[in-house]
Amino acid sequence: MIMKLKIDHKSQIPLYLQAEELLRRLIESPEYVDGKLLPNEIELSKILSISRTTLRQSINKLVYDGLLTRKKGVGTRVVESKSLSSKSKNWMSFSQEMSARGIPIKNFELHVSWILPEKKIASFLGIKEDKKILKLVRLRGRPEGPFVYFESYFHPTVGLTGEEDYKTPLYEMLEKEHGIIAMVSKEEISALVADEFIANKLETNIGAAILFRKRFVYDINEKPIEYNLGYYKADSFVYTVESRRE
Amino acid sequence: MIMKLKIDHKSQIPLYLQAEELLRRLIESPEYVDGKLLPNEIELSKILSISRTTLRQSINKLVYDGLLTRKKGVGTRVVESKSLSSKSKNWMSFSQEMSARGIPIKNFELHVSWILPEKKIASFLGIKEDKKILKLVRLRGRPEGPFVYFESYFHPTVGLTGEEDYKTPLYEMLEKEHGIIAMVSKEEISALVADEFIANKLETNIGAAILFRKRFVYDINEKPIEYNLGYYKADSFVYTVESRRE
DNA sequence: TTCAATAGTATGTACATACAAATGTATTAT
DNA sequence: ATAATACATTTGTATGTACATACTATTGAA
Repeated sequence: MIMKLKIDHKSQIPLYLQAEELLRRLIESPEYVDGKLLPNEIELSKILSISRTTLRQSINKLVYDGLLTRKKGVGTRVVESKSLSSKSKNWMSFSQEMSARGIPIKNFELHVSWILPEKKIASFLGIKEDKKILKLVRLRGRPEGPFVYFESYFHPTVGLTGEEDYKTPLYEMLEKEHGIIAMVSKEEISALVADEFIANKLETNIGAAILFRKRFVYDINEKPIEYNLGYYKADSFVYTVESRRE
Repeated sequence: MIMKLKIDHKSQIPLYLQAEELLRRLIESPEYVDGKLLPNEIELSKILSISRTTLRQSINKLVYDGLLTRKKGVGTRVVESKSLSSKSKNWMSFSQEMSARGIPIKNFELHVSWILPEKKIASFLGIKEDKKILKLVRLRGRPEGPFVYFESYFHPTVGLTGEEDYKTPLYEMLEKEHGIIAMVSKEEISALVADEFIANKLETNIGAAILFRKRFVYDINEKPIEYNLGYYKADSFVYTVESRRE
């Protein structure tokens, strides 16, 4: 319920951030799924007990993130989108991407192993093929079912033991626990059809459309640290890119 | 040359957008490549003859786009190592993309028609559904066979007659012939499997993996000018993205 | 010399206000 | 009935102001 939205003016957290969080939660709630109009800005600012200017700061962010659209003379409405999407700018880890959208993530599978790398992977990481590396497999998605299958391969210098907590955002953990700062991400996006293995993992049928993403991650010194493969159910995920001409 | 930065207070274009464009150009100039500090906001607002609040609107966007970083008590600086790949590099027409890869292009089909837009398209272009618009269909690829099928829908204000030469690079033609400057491109990339129609066009089999790209193109005033659908044979095309943190 | 307090500088947050522009609706005139 | 007009609503743009907070540089005392 809207009326319950409360902002703590004494909190250390800026009002516009509190408002942003509240709005994120609000538009996730069942009453706002169908592109419904929000209360107008003046009313909403009264409800939240903040100024319209401050409220607009919050809304701007949500518009930029693609959750809301505004129309002059009409109002602000929730974007009707069944699919998730990923912004190319300011890249984030998967869980950060999702939590930025207020989507709860469930891990269906999560296990690590030490393996001998394929030639391709060894080549990218710049190591020998007889050097064992850590492989991380994750099957993740929404509560109602998985929609992405990840395979990650890490460079030995990252220093992973396999004992880390892989439920936390990966790149945050790498930074905190191992001082590794993931800086550059190069991605190749393609399409393929699900084979038996992938169809089984993603709980879909063989021949279903899969958005396939290879991701090459480098640290602050442009040294390779991770080789990542992502198989996304195409009906649950859209990759978005925004660019402008010089 | 900061001092030359001039904003037209009588222009139709909002001050904050003018300022954003000026700053974009400014930070591209040689003097700002190395992470140099901009003038502080109060000075800069005086130079540009706009309020600090308005200036901050422009800077916010540039920060969000990853071109600038701000630090409390220090200042605003240009992001070092202008790696910002998606900013200026990513924006190309299909033929430019291909010629950059050294691939010769053949047009297998190319025809225009005037049609009533679907709801979705009319909504994006901001026109009524009973207004006829120009639809451009192109089937293109390598000499040995097509690998992409395009459908483009143009806003009436673009002024296309259907008599133009669509063999030349599209956005060049729009600029030269109609003074339309395509500025921003938002893309959604997904995967699907070929149905009979697409399989037939692309000379592949039903059920083949297709990389599907929706492209929304806007002019310099953020007005929509084109809605574009691209179906790529997945084994012939990979979409690459490069991004870096902060 | 060293360290802590202080002043200065620049961005961050927040509010009140005013008018412009787009949209939708109700009213009026033909 | 239909078209033109006026009006209300809502977001968009823009300014001025005030104080908070993070960082830097300087000053001064131990």
